[in-house]
Amino acid sequence: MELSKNYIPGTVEEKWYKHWMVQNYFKSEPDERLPFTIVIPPPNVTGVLHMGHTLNETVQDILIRKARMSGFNACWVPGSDHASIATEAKVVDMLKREKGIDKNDLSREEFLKYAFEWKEKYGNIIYNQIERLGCSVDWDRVSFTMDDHYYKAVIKVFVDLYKKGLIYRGARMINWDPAAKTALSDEEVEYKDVTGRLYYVKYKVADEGQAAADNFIVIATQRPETIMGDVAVCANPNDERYQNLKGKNVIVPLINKEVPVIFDDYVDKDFGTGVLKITPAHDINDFNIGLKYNLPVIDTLNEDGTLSDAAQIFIGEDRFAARKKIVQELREKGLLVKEEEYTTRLGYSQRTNVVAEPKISTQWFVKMKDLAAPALEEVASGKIQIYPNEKFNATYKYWLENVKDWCISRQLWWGQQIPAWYDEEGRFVVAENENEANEIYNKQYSTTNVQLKRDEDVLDTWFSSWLWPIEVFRGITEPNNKDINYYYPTSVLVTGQDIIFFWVARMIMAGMEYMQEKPFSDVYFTGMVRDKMGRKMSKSLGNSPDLLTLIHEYGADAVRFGIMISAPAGNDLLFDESSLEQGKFFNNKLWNAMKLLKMWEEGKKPNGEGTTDETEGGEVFAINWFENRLNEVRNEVEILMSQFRLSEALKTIYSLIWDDFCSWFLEWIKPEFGTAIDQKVYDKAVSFFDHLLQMLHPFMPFITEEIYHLLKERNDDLMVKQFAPVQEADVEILKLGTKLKNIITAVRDAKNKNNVKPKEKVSLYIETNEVYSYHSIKKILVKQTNADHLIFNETPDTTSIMTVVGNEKIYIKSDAVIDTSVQKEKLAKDLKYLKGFLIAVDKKLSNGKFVQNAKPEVIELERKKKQDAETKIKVIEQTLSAL
RNA sequence: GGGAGCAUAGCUCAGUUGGUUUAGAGCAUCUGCCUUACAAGCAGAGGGUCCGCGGUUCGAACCCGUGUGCUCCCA
Repeated sequence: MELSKNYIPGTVEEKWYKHWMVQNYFKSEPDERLPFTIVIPPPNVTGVLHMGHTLNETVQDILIRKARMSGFNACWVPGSDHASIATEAKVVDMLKREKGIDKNDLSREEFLKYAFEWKEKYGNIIYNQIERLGCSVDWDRVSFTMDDHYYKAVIKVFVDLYKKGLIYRGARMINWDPAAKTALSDEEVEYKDVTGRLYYVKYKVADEGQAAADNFIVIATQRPETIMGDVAVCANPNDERYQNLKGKNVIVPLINKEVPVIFDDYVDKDFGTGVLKITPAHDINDFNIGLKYNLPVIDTLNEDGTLSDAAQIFIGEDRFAARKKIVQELREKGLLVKEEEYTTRLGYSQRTNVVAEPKISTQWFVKMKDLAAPALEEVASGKIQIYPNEKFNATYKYWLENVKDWCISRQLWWGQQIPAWYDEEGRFVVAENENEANEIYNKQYSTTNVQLKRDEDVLDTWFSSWLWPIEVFRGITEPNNKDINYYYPTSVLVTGQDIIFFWVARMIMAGMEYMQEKPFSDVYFTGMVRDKMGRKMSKSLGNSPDLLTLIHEYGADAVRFGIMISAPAGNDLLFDESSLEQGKFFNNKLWNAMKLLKMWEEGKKPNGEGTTDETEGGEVFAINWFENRLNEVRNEVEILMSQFRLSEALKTIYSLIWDDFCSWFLEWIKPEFGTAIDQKVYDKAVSFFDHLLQMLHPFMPFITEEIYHLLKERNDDLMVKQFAPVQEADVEILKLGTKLKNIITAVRDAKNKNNVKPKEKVSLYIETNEVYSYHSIKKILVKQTNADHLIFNETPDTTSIMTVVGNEKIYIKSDAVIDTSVQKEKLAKDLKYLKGFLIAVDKKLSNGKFVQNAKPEVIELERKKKQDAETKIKVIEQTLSAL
């Protein structure tokens, strides 16, 4: 077969993904093996996968493939999230832009039809991306948070929590999104520092007896447009300046309403003028003070953020437009004392990015305290391990200990409709369906034939996704079924740290409440993907590349390599396409190593004719060395992967393949030009390559499978080839290998520095006490340094290049003219280093306290260091004087 | 305002209960090579005040204190 010069990923990737699918390798059914389960964090059906998803999915695929090859029954459940508010906003926008349809002109059913069409389209785009990336998900288990059974599960859980008293309905101060016109949870509000203005406004004191004109107080406010909702002004009880106002009223400007002056410790004397206006409808602190002093609530805003009838003035104007007009009017009437710049934090809706409005509203809430306790315990006790641990344990604990009730109702259509039914008087019942609701209602209120109306609102999207690890196995709707009993709890959750509260903590709560068991054993947080300048990837910056474009350009394996090699565990990742290029080069390296072996295969010698005798060829040592090196690295990689240090594991494998296998091993066994390779040596090389491909497979599945099959005829596939147990490595052989490499490098360096061409033949004279140790490696040494003679413990008769490796002196005799100054320079440098080193060691050893206190093995080590250094210094000094 | 994390080569990061050398890797840089798998390559090399200061210890990149800078979370 004709092999291309370089690796071409496109067709190879498609071919193998199809093959794996046909073979049903991704499919998982409960059996006698141990399960290894991952549920995908379901991407929102709002758009396409970005680089953050790519990192997450790659990590999960690496873990799942590794488990599958290690004897586990690996199951990775794919799916997507309906993402209530985010998707509804997109659909509304799309309808307006593309079809000229206003949501208000549609019925609920009509709108949902469009929304499902949207979900179908974007869901499929996402699934296609997951496939192209090579993810080995079980496609028979695709789940969506609005699937019929899933919908039922959410309703069932709502009803159950309501019956347990953990869900209630009530009027509370919530965060309101005036653009989406819905309530939000506290977590859906993001705070940003902004520069605002502080307005100092005169409030006249209502004092009938005096000449009122000069008698006023000044109040500083950021939100003059809410003054119409003022119900009091408040000062600190210890503030001398305002003692005379006790029991008096002031007049709210523009609407001339009298409100009382009250006193409370809450007010900071030093902020602004020391007096606050109290506007309970539009500020949580004011609301609490209002409750304390039994003040009325006047909501001066409509749902869309315009001024309401209650405002009396500027009715129907947007809140920010009204602010400008009110400021203007205050100024004209001389009621504005001054304005100043002021830095404050404002809450923005996570989805629509408009300023969230604190609002008193009747909504549904989940009581969190009781649910939080067991979820806290699971992590605190270590039953759930979070990686990286030190960063997130504290955050998790703090949130759960201070958790507030969760507002779960949303004034939207896209989502699970709240299963509550109301009569005309506002009395309601909660039930799984309308029939049940009627029954309960009739029983509760002893009536019949009352027309009940279902709550129009839907549930927060996280109220469905917190059931994800349970309901993808139908654990809510069909408790104790075969799947949930086998796959739950799942093994590891891989997700972004930004949703630790939204999702991770709540999944643990739901797991403890409905399964009495944690939903996963490990949580692995990936960092955020940023561009190489450290900026977040975002649409507006245009710095987020398209996944399919990248796969097209570099191949899926290279994309996976590139993103993993630069993803240190738990840290943010600076995405740079050059790392994908590195991945592409790595593909090519693998490809060419394979080509080299195929070349040898054609001309190889039949078994027995070769020079595998230890005294003759270096092949025996090469094989022995690489076998042990392989074992050493396999052990390292096992440890790294169990600690989720995937980036380091990949680096380790990369270096084993590129440096140890390609640069050293293959060169050591490479037959002389025109000669054939021995069959046994060839077979060993192929077998090593198999192991390397297997180790690399979870990271780069396509090219490894392809090369595995090109190397020789197979009856199996690499994807499901099981790892053999790891063997211990022989340290002595590894040491000898290192020595060999050091000598080769030193000789090459010496030749390079003395302008001796690499190809030029030389004679090597080695001064050593350990001639025997060269027995197995001398053939390789000669070949790799282009030497034609190797002589021990003799001095060459002519001027030679000299170099020192360890405590062995090496003369390199060549025909080239030798400039000794270069060698002298290098040797002098080495000598300086060693002498400095020796001083440091001597200092330690001559320190009585060190000898007294340090562990014996440490002292022994220092003595050995001293001895080694002294020997080396002696050799270098001799060499220098000979020059 | 409260809390957490980080600071090591030009860049991105390792450095595993303080002692395997006077700190390692990849990328980038420099030098020499179109050598019969691979120039998307090969062979080499250079590059560090381990953020500053103080302390503990026989011994500190590592532990403690403090300052500075950056990032994130919460109010």
